[in-house]
Amino acid sequence: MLGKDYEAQDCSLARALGVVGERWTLLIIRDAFYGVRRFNDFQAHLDIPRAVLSDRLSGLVEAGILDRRPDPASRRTHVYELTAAGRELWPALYALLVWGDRHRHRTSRTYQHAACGTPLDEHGCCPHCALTPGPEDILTVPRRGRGKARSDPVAVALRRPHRLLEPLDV
Amino acid sequence: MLGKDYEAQDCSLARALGVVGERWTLLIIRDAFYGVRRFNDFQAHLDIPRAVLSDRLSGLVEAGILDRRPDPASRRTHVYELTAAGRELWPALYALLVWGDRHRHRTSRTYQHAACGTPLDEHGCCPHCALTPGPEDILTVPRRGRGKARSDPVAVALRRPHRLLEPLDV
DNA sequence: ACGTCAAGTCCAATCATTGAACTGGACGGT
DNA sequence: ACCGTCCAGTTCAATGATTGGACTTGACGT
Repeated sequence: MLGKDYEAQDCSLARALGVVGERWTLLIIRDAFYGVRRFNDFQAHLDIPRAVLSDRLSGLVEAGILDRRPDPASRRTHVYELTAAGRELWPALYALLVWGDRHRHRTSRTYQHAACGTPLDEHGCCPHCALTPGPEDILTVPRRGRGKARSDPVAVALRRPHRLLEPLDV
Repeated sequence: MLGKDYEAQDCSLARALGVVGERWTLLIIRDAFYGVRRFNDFQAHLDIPRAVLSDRLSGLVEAGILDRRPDPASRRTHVYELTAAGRELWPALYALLVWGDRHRHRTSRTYQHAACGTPLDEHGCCPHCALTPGPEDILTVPRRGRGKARSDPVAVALRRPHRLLEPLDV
């Protein structure tokens, strides 16, 4: 995806960025963790040109990070879902998110251990249970108060607490 | 750095990527952790066009991730060094590196707790001492064996074990 | 005064991204 | 069977970013 310069390096960071380091890609993956699964939902939530979204999604499928299948519920839609390899990107995503939260812009949502409701610490660890839940055990809940409110269906669905990886109903 | 689309979002991940998500940027930061400090050393190690490197370095300085000062040792060079905010990117970098190592390409180097020499686990934690060392306490050591050997001075200096953040002598 | 070196800048060619309009298959209603 | 709609793209011209190479500027060192 990112050309030879990245792939040529004998460095696993460069290789990771070769797949995940293009513009938009990590935001698409974030949305996939939020439970977004359809082309039009990614498009509306990210405000990304359709051509780029199409390109990125097929790149991610080819890289084994997303899986594309026909939607069992309707034969005219497809769903994109994180593969096991994709789900293992959670720690990297969370670490960037924590950094952004501290150094750029306080997020409007928290991430809590679904089992006990305790907010995760900066390592993604639940201080109450002393374990590091995987994304499937994390609940993301919007902070109440000042939200400059996007109005696309995904943003609306995310106004209530939501367990990561669980399909959003939009 | 990455335009309005990223900055506009009320999401700390998007904001982080706004600063750190451009092409080359995370590799520059990786090199800064390795102890690279001079323009020409970044350039030679990354094979990046000088114009782009110049652009990225000033962006990172402006974003408060790198600090640019005259080299105390010579009045014709400058050094770029990670600020405290920059050093806090280590967990995110390490998480991506671990993912790349597992899913893309086994790295040619390990990361060990400098105090005891134990390789860090996937969370960046030292299993022997049961703590998570900061980058200043991490030793990176090249795996021996098949290395397709770059020959620039930085790559050569990194052929021996090196403590992160410590200036490389190139 | 001369050549060298570090750290850039400048430029034309190439490549990627954008936004808007278009396509084509699948429904759903009548 | 026909019509309008919706999803998931593709196509295209305009704009913006990246590239590699040549050029510039300000210190040195001799």
